[in-house]
Amino acid sequence: MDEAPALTAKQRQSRATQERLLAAGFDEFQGHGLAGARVDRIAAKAGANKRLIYVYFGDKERLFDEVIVRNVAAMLDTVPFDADDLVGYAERLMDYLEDRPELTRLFSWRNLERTDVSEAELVSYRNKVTQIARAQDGGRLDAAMPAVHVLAYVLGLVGAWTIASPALHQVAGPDGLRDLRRRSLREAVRRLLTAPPP
Amino acid sequence: MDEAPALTAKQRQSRATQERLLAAGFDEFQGHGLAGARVDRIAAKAGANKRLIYVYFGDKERLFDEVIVRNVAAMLDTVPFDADDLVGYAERLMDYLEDRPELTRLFSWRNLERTDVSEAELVSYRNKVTQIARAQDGGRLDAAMPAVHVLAYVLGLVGAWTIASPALHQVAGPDGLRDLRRRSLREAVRRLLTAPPP
DNA sequence: CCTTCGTAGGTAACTAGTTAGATACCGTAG
DNA sequence: CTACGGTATCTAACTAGTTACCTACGAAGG
Repeated sequence: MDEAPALTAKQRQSRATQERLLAAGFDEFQGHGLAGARVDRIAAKAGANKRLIYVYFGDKERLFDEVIVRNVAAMLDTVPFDADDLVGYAERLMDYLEDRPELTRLFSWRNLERTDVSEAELVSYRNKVTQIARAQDGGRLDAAMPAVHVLAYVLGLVGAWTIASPALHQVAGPDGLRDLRRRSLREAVRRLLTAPPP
Repeated sequence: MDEAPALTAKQRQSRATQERLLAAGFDEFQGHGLAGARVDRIAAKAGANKRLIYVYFGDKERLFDEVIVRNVAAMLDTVPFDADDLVGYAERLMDYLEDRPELTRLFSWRNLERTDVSEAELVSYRNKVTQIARAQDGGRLDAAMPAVHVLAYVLGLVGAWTIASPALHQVAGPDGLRDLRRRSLREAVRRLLTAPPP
């Protein structure tokens, strides 16, 4: 997997600086978005010179894109999709996102500020839909609605709390505790996928 | 209902200017958010002088807040909540939001850029939760999960498509057509509220 | 009536402070 | 001794908010 890592000390330092810039960029972008982010703050947080952002990434926008790509990839790697266990998938995804509230913020900014769609993301969604459709065809999954809809609504349920207005969280109070939310999410997804009695 | 409308020509003109600024603000804010919005653009779109934003609203931020308040109020007025017909409520809300895609964008920006919670919004949510709890107590609504969760997940299903990544919409293709989505949403909410067979 | 004049509504131009990105230069590993 | 990684500093373009000024509506006195 790893390439021959014949790195000089200088190269290693350079990579480390890039990583610090990416981490600082994540921090800044999740907090302020692309338009609100300040290049100087990113450099300061990274303990690096502003100039290096332009050397390594081109400009602010491309740094943003790189931050997104990395975080999407990490999420896809860590939370495996399983059309035959959508309840479990939903639960794992919820846990992943709730452990990283800043990640949801970052993705929200991206949806608002960068409209273009990456090929990788398209492929990822298409795969999921195909797997769901296959499970439906095989009779292992309820087929009351198109596969894309199943995916959309499962993701809608997962995101329900993270996109909910802060006001709703405040109203939820102790009912908003994580394991209670997780139980309800499991039940909600289960119901979504089960034909109720007529 | 209407106050004595003894308005001079000047006053009427002033009101009209304020309305134009609010409309232009909506347009600018839904597109660029608070940080990305440009006061000069808002004034230009409104065909008004920049100065008037400061005269009438104080500053950019307070204009933003005013735009939010108005649009939240309009939505709450137009889409009545009914704990005994959550399927219908979900459908009406989805239609309202899908007729106004910019509105969802505006609300997303607000959730990201303005963390404070208005009292009016809290009251609105509390009322809804109370109504749901009452329907549960009266046996008219499934009580498998706390009332707040019911509300959160219904709203999650409604928002599923509007918050979905553009990539998912692209994958959906013709399956993403409105009336098909509406049918699926009705079914999804119905299932959420119906205990499935064991 | 009609003329005066205060003032609400509006405008143009400016300012102080940021901001993304560029230039020119330095130090040290290799 | 040179090229790569890094730094300090500059700058041109913007941007939110201000200052100073204008215009004409409409009320009030004659």
